[in-house]
Amino acid sequence: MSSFEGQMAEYPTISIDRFDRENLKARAYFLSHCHKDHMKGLRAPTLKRRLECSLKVCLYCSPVTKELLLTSPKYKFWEKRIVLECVLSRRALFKIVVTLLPAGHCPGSVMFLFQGNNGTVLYTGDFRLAKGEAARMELLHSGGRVKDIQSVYLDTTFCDPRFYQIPSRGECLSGILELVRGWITRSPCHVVWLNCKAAYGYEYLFTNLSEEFGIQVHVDKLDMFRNMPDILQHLTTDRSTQIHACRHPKAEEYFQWNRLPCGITSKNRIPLRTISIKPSTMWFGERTRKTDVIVRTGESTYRACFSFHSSYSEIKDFLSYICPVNAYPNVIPVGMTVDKVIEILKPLCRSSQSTEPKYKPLGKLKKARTLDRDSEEEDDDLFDDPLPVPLRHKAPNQQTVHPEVFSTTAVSENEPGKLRQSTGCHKAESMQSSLVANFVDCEESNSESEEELEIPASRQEDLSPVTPSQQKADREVPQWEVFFKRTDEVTDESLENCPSSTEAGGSLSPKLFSDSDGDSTHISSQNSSQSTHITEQGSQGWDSQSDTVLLSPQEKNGGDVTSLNKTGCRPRIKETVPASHLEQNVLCPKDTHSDLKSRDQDITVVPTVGEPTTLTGREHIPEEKSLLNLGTNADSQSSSDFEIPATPEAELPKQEHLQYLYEKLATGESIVVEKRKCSLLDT
DNA sequence: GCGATCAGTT
DNA sequence: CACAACTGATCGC
Repeated sequence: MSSFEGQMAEYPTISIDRFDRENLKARAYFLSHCHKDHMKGLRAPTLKRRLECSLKVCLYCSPVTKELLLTSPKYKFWEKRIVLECVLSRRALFKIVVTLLPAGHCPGSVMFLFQGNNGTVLYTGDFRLAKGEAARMELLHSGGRVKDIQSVYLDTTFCDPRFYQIPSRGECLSGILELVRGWITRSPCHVVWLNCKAAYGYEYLFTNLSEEFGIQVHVDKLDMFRNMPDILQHLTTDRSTQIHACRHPKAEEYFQWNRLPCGITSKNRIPLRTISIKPSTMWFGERTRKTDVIVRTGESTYRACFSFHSSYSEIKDFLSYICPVNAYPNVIPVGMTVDKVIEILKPLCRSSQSTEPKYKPLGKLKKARTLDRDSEEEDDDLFDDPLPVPLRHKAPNQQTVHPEVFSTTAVSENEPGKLRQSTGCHKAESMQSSLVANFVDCEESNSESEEELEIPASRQEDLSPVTPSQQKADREVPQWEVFFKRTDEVTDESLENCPSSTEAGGSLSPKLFSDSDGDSTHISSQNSSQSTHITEQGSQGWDSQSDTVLLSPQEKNGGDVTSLNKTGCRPRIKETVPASHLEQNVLCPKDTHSDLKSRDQDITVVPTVGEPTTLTGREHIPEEKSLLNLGTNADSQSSSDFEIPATPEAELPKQEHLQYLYEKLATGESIVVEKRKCSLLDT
């Protein structure tokens, strides 16, 4: 469970995944994915009120997250305040470019990469990325190497040697596919119940099962996927299917009596034969034994390995590749302490590999790192990698994008795009489709607050200069294809770059024998293709099957990859994403905010109008150009210069005063802050 | 009555 | 195991 408080030391005026307490003062909000524990305070009356008073405050998230969030009436009030791409900026001098990177955690999940005056910072949200995947993310690179990242706020859920390895998604998926295949092919009355928690994240499992067997999965609700056809087509509310993922408070009890959560017990008057599969995280310690990806836990109950989070070794691979100066854990695993986690992370950070003593323990993330402002005043410098980062080149195959291309936004792999991808299949993950946005510089803001007041609500739909189709896409069906371009086939090279796949059969891979719990049974299969199959008889007979169903992670993954590819989902993408696939989304800020106070931390959020889809054509825009490529959306994006203070005593700055402030800002001069006027903005 | 918190359950 | 959610009890506004 994330214990991240919502703010990052470098950019304290924005809040991520937390919307209560101190975060109520944030200038901009970010939501990495739609799990409740990352939405604390998001629907609280206090925040709602703040939103009503501060028209510039917006929420930034991926298109899928927006879609999922707005499905609930409780969050409808956010509708007009959600921005899908972004550049937070405060005029040309202070801007924060935010890049969304696929997180592989659940549909719509993303990591946020902030690049601005206080350094480049990565907030991972919850993530699951296989080894080598960071190296394949174009947007994490610049000039052929990984960006110089100051700090990483990391999902350390399994950052404990105890969770050394967790079978890959592909391994887990193929284990489940075989288990299901062995059951449902027996007769139309043999059904499986996927005992999933009511969270987003299992979609890729559903879509793959549906794809593989041509059977839709029964779920209680599918309204949230109404605009995600690639997921929707694999789900149904018709109970007469052999694969169920429906739920009920007394589901387990029902199951005991051969009754599914949705209530059905028979088909054509023939009693159903059911087995339950409970996705659970199973891991392999560094030197301990492994378990199988499928473990039988009872007569007709199984546990299947499934993890939304990276394992210890995946976290280490990711962090060591990024090699930030600082790494802060977002989660303290049970039984661990902050210090212990930091001890693990520290050696993977730059400070331990260079002489720069930059590591800061987790704690008050108060001080922004000091920057040499002069060096960052130039826009051009802002996005460069001024500090030589250990030369770690990204995986060769990925080089599709020109280094100079400035892409800002990528979509998460999970974004339901094409079915499989959307669900978080590997494919999508590894690939990166990125959105290249145009960078609009925020020159002057229009200071007409009246006018601006209307912007938040109408901006995206009415004022946007975006093409109609774009707007339409935005409002209606997300154009997932745009976000997910799949890469091509897996290549040998890619394998090289993909330790995880190659190592699957190596030392890290679990042994196939199962020594798991005494009563559990497992079938070890050498490769997915032949893996297990369930014995014919005893469907209900626990004994009869006990020696049949063990699926273990495949040592060889040839089969694994193959089967996944077949379903369209999980190929390792080694490949690169053609530059053409990058989209740029940038936003343009037209507005300026007047936070006079701490300029380093001041941030103005400017929502962008542009629809990602429209931007696809501009793939190779050099950064420089993209920065200048403003005009188009500027008008529609203008936002107010001020927010309406939430605090009663706050007053609106006068026009003349603003003018003065703008001039100061433009020249980089320091400004004497009059706190009274920006109390809300102070941090 | 609603929301936040916490303990317990799955 | 841990996750993400849900339920119920309690407390406060």
